[in-house]
Amino acid sequence: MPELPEVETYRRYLEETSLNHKIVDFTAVDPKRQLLEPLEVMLKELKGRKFISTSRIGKNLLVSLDSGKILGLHFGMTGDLHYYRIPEDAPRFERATFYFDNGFKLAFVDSRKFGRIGIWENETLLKTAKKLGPDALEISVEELATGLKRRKGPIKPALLDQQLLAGIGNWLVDEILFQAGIHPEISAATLSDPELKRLAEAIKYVLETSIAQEAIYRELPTSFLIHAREWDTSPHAEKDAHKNCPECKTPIEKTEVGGRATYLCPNCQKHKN
DNA sequence: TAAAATGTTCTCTT
DNA sequence: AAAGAGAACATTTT
Repeated sequence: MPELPEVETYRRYLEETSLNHKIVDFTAVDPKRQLLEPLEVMLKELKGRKFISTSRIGKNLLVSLDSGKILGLHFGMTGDLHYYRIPEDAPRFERATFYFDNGFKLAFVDSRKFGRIGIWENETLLKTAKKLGPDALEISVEELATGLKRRKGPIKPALLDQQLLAGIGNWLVDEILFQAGIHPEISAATLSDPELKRLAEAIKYVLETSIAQEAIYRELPTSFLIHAREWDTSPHAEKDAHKNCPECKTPIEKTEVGGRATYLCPNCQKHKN
């Protein structure tokens, strides 16, 4: 789930629930794997502190502590947050827990354990250490164009490179390329100016629309390609309802680009080269 | 049951 | 130095 819109939604959730409570304890079920510092260090930095504000760079949620340091949360492929008090409300796959002095807990939920939690001196150090490019919602067309011109390979893996721009993942990259009418395997360096402009607009449009829906992709407009993804297999979903292009009704193609599952409309996203 | 999965990072090669 | 390919990581779901 966690591409930029999910992480932005988690950021807002954390902001609504977890600011300004004193942290009384912190636990992790697999600290060696998921904590970037030893558990004792994490405890020393967290205990007695409060979260006072939040920000986000790409898929990273940054939480400022009243000590001035930054708690960095990355959600891997399956991360989520859940704020609760009574044990009956505990989520499945709770991997780390922040305990507050009001009796509530903030759970870091992550079935696959690819998520990571760390402490940083400041935002800049986190950004540098993680080699993050500009956030996908803030990058300018010029920066995007410059970054893409240095690339040799196809556009899709370039857009997934968090060092070039941060926040796009494997689901939304397909949506962005579809909305821009660009084939995922077109060489990144050879995009024309109009294509670059359409791409930059599609990045903003897809991310902002997804954030507005709180990253619930089922509720995105029917003009989106994403409904062709496997997740749309709820019991009430019409069988094969979304397997055709919302624009031209051509069957959606599933292939592999850069080692990742890729959905595209072969008619709307022509592969010239 | 085997396969596939929203992400990153490390190693090896070019 | 930098970019790309491929594997590895751990676990759940279909």
